[in-house]
Amino acid sequence: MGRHSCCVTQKLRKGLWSPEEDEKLYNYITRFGVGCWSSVPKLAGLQRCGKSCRLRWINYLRPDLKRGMFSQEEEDLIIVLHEALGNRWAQIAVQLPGRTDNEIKNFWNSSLKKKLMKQGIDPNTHKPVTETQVIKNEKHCTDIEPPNVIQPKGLPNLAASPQTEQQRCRLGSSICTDAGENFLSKQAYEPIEGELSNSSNVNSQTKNDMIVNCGTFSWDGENKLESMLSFQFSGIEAVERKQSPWQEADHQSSGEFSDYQQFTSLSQELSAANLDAFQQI
DNA sequence: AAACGGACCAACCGCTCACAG
DNA sequence: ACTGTGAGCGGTTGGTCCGTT
Repeated sequence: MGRHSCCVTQKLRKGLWSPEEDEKLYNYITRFGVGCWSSVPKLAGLQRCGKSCRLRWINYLRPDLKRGMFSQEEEDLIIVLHEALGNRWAQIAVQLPGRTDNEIKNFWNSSLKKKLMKQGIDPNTHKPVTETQVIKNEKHCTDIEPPNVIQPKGLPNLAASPQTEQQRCRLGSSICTDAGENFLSKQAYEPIEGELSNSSNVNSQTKNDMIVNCGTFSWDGENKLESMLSFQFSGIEAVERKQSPWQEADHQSSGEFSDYQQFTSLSQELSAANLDAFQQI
């Protein structure tokens, strides 16, 4: 399918989101929920395609996002999960509350990958580079070797699963094994009444909860950015990232801001829960 | 101070899957 | 069974920032 039909038929804005657009989208979703993404831009008064709105919400506006640098624990967890799951960023993100697949993917490509290579570890196989080369050569000879799935300690053996690759991929957080390991079956993350990504099915109660929890979007208020951006991961203070240019400039814009702190604390709780999973490894 | 290059990140593109009709 | 549409995902790109020369 590729490009959404809505993107073809209408003249829609592309590129970076303005504070006004963010505000519109945020206010709309916190008030009414998502429902159907394709109808969101129209109802929210945006000149964007639904896909773009969805992405903006998931990657940036969602109130339960953690933001800030990745902690050492998160970094380790990503490495372990990548070893087990490969480039299934969405699956990895499920295990890291408050982090988006895009964020993790970027972090992996820009930082972790290089870090591993520096340590002489092949980021694709998670094996020492020399060993990887040997395996590659062997593979080249036989060509019937099963996929090189590394089994991390404490994780279910995905390779041994009778499911197809696709099924495993799709199952994601529901993966279970006979061993009873619940690492991957653990739903570590349920932001705002059962995850807003499912909010196409958001019922009225959920919507009400969202309204109550989220309040009204606004870029005003002295502490808004601190509230939004500050977070802790298991007691470790994270150093804050830089703000977007418009975020910095937007301290003066109007509106109300409230309740981001609630989401921050929610993320913290979820982070703690998720750390249990990490400790099992 | 200007130019350059690498790093980072937000957003887009194109694909697959699920599901309704 | 087939088709159209929407959602979700991973790969890629382009813009911006920042350090170095």
